[in-house]
Amino acid sequence: MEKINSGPKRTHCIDCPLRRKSHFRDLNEEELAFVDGFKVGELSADPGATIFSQGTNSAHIYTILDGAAFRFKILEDGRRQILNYVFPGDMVGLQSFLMGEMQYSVESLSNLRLCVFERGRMMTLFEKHPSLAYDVTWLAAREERMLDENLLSVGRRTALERIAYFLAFLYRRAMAVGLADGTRLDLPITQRHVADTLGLSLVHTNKTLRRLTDRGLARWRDSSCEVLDPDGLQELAGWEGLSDTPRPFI
Amino acid sequence: MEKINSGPKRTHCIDCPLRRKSHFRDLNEEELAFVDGFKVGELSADPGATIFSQGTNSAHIYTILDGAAFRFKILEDGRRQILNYVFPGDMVGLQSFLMGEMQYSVESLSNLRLCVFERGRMMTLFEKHPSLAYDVTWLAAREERMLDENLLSVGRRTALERIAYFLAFLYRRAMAVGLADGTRLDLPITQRHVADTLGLSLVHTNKTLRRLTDRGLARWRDSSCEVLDPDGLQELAGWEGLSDTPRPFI
DNA sequence: CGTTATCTTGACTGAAATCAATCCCGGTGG
DNA sequence: CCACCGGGATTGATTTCAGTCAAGATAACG
Repeated sequence: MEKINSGPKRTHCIDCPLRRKSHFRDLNEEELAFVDGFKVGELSADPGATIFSQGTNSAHIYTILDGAAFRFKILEDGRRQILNYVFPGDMVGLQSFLMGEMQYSVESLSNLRLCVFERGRMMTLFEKHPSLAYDVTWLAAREERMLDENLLSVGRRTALERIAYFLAFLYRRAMAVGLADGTRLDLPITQRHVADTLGLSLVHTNKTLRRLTDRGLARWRDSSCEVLDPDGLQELAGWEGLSDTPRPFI
Repeated sequence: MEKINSGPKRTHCIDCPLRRKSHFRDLNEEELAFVDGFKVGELSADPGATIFSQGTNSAHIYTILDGAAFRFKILEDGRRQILNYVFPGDMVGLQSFLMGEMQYSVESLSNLRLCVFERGRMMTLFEKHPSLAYDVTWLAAREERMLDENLLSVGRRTALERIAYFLAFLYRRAMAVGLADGTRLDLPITQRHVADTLGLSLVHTNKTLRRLTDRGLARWRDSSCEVLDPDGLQELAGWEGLSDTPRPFI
């Protein structure tokens, strides 16, 4: 079922499809050349594959090229908390470079393609390319910002507000990287994922989702969801939305 | 009541009291000289003072020299979620440097002394001192790691486990920087803070705390708390604890 | 076709929220 | 000196939101 294929480097950074999206801030030629050398390969994974495992030490850092995945932690008895989602242009595994052991796991949601970087060469990036080091830090700060908002939701929003926030959040992020067209999220996400992201039970998630459907804000269709009124959802959740200034990626 | 005093630079980095603590990884002379020039002053604040305010743009970045504070977000109707605590050696405000507007607030818990850095000069740090840039990123990754664990607590642990986790967490951090002696936390923390950190109501926090007291794990005394059995609390929460390798600070 | 995963609903239970008093203690000012 | 006040901690009674249990419905799949 799960399958991970490590292949040779297929795409050169010059031809990186992400460069063409207006959502991203492009690199200059010199940076591009460095990153291209920094990249040691590509990895592709089927849905449900484990990319990183809590408690292990990885020699690699990844950037998502295509598809989506999620970061999560589990307690001994199996309770799972999804921490955040990773989309094209996002980096995962920085923690293992900086602090050794991973304290979370990553699993692919859809078919995934990743750029592979060697963690041992990361230090060179800091030494030779301050602008890229800055970008890495920027990405870390962005992750922190998303986690802050998530924590606010799980800690202080009601079930209805939480789901409203989360669907709007996913929709905005997916839109930005082309993983949603129109109202439909192009991700095989289940209600189990929603529940585990928001600290709710599956049943209660389902019932609360129905209330959103009744209000015409969102709808569930074959293992994916349709976000009919993102503004309405944000309003309901009291969420400001994401900044839409172009962001860096490596 | 609240008071913030901006004073001249008092302590030179050479004499920084944090350098002497084994918890921290010290800087070399060259780095020290740079940071000393980077520091533009010191700030002291009474308990309850607002250091940063959600929605504003700050020209400064701070490192805690002494005392403790906390980061939080509030919803329009006043619901508050405490995101994390900041202790000596921790940096706050990096987000404003990297991404503009602050999306959280910071309030002092005890008497606070902060080193003030100018955000405009941060870029120079990345350009001239890769090792310090690395440290900044390291601190960001550490914050992310703490937020991950917090999110797991709030989302998936029971009230009893949450409080056990949180008291052990605070105790370990306070111990590492000398803000706890023996069992007693040297911070004026209230049960309101605990409740707002863990997404619980004040009343339920109080009742759950009683259960911990009955088990002899912790105890509340005049606006502060005593952590009698940190290992027992960690065990109860199913928490691994914090890494105790020396950490950088700036 | 069974089989398995996901979604859906209803009935019941339970953990945590809310409401409402008290209590305690350290100011503060008459 | 002592009454008054306010912030925090406590406790009991009640309510409610969300969890658990249970049973189907639906649909993709080998």
